[in-house]
Amino acid sequence: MTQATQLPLISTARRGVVKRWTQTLIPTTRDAPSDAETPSHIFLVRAGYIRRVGAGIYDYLPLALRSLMKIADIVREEMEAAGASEMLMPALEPIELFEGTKRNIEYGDLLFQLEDRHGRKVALGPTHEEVITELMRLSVSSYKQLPLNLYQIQTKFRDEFRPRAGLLRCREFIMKDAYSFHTALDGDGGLDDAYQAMYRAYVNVFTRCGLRFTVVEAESGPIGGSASHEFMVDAPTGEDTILRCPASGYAANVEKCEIGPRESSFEGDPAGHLEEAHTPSMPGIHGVAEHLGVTPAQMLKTIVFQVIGTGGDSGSPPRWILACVRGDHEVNEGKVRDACGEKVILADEKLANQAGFAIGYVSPKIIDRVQNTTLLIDPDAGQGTFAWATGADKPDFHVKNFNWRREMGALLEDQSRVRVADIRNAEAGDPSPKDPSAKLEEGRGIEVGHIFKLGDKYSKAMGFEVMGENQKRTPVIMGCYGIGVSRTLAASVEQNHDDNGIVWPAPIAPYHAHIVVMKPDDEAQAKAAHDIAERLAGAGVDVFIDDRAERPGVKFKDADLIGLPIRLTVADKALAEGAVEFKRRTDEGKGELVPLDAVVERSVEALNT
RNA sequence: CGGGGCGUAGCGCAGUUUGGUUAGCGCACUUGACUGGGGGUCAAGAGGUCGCAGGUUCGAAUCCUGUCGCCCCGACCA
Repeated sequence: MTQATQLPLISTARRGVVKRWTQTLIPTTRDAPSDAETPSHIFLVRAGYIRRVGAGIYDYLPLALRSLMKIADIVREEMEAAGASEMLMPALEPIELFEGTKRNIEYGDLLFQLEDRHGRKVALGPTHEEVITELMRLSVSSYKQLPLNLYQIQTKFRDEFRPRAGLLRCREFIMKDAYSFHTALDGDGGLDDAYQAMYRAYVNVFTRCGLRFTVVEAESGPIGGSASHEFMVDAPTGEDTILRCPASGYAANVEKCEIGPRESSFEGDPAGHLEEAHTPSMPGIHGVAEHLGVTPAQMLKTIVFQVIGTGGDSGSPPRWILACVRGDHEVNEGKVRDACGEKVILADEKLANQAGFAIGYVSPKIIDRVQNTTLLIDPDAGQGTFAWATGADKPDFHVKNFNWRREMGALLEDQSRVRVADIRNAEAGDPSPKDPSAKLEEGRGIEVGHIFKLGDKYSKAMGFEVMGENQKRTPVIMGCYGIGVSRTLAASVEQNHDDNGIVWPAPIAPYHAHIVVMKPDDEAQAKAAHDIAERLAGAGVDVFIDDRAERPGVKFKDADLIGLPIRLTVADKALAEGAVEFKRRTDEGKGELVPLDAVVERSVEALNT
């Protein structure tokens, strides 16, 4: 991991702004709306940053916009420093563009679609691979014009099934998306260069935002492509599970995380006779385990997958992949796919039943009876000394004392039909793939950035080639890089808050200093507040003055809620001593008295540490 | 898409089961007085087509039908 660019957290070269509460709209509330559950949702609404307009649709009020702008500015600086150029594409995209790459189908209902007055179908852009590839195809024709990296910061639309958690998952959100174009994977100007540059830029962005984050290896998802990393803001309320190796620094998304070497042997004496047990209407592991008096970890769970493109209308007979894991583990579809080298989907229950699988009651043994079936066994399930409970391959029955060697015999040696492979989700305590002596640790995160190597998926689908040095047309290789700007705002709150409200990292706080004027009508106090504000602004500090005629308690509560890094209280007693109260948002109590002429220095110092 | 739930003042809610005066409470809002360092006190006010449309009834927030919107859990998900 590279170091962030060494910049002060705030620039002393620029003049800060001064804003008064009475000049702007900050509707703070005592109660959060009843649907708000996560801290960022509750506090952003209560502190007057956002208001809900519809499901997954929000107003960004003045405070929120200032933070968004600060995040966007940091993103811009790092993108430009990494050699990317900003542009802006339309939010409306003709549906034909998506049809060309079949992404209207891949995205499905996630794609916002509408029809114009002429009956033409249009989509509200969820990303812009198609638009930019089309632009590039029409305007770039030589390898000499590459590499290029173009980005935009723009509102995106996704018709989420279930928008939730305020800004964390909404249907309209602000995103930075960048696309790079190359004629080679590696070497000078190759995709790898740009990918590394983006990786570094992203590390810089989130470091400069003042966030604690983890970079994880990730599945590339429906957007396609090969390598991919996710940037996760560490927060216990995050939706994503990530695993870390404390020894090597390796980290990965749960979908992707490999598991270190594990011992597996089918040899071992049976513990008893294979015993059938009646387990009516109990396809689930937990119910069965309870009924049989065993724990899920003592059971074998066998999931039936079908190889895509076999069976059904394809003309060829269906081929099946069985994935056998310990009952308390979760099968990982991506790993199953990699282990068998075929694209698979969870088998259709009806078809699988017809083929002879008693879905819900399947045992590994069934491969002897159903044609075209391959069995993948996770090492933790492939233990011969263990008396397993598993399905009986007929509805409503399970068996106890399943012994691999006794039940399966020589079948286990048939490499074409049985294989041991890592096919389950990693979890805390599993051996690290990078250092088998270390155990993986689990954490939660919020995905705020994602970089992909797209390869030629879009350029190929859309016929984007350029003339190469060798006088031949060569396909263009692409990368794509996203940052959820509005989500970063929410993730920051998710990570940085206490019981009283938001605790902004200085670089993305809407303002740096919050001046509470105890009696705004008092001339001396008003003047002192104004003077301090002007001097702070001169030093590059963004200042917010609470000049409302409110009671002190209300003002302090609101200040905590809004969460600016520094609070300066202008009141009679301190002022009589030529001082104001200085308090960091993270400090307890009233704060310390700081002489008026030392306030600027003290504030700048606090903001930069 | 499966399961559960909610639409009553800006926000949070009661009232709906068992139809019956003028639809109520807290916060917020307005005015005045007091108060003045962690969401004050008192007084007086303003604010509602009870989501929408139909129906039943002498009478509907309440019952019926339809419809729209929203939320939670799950599934799904750059």
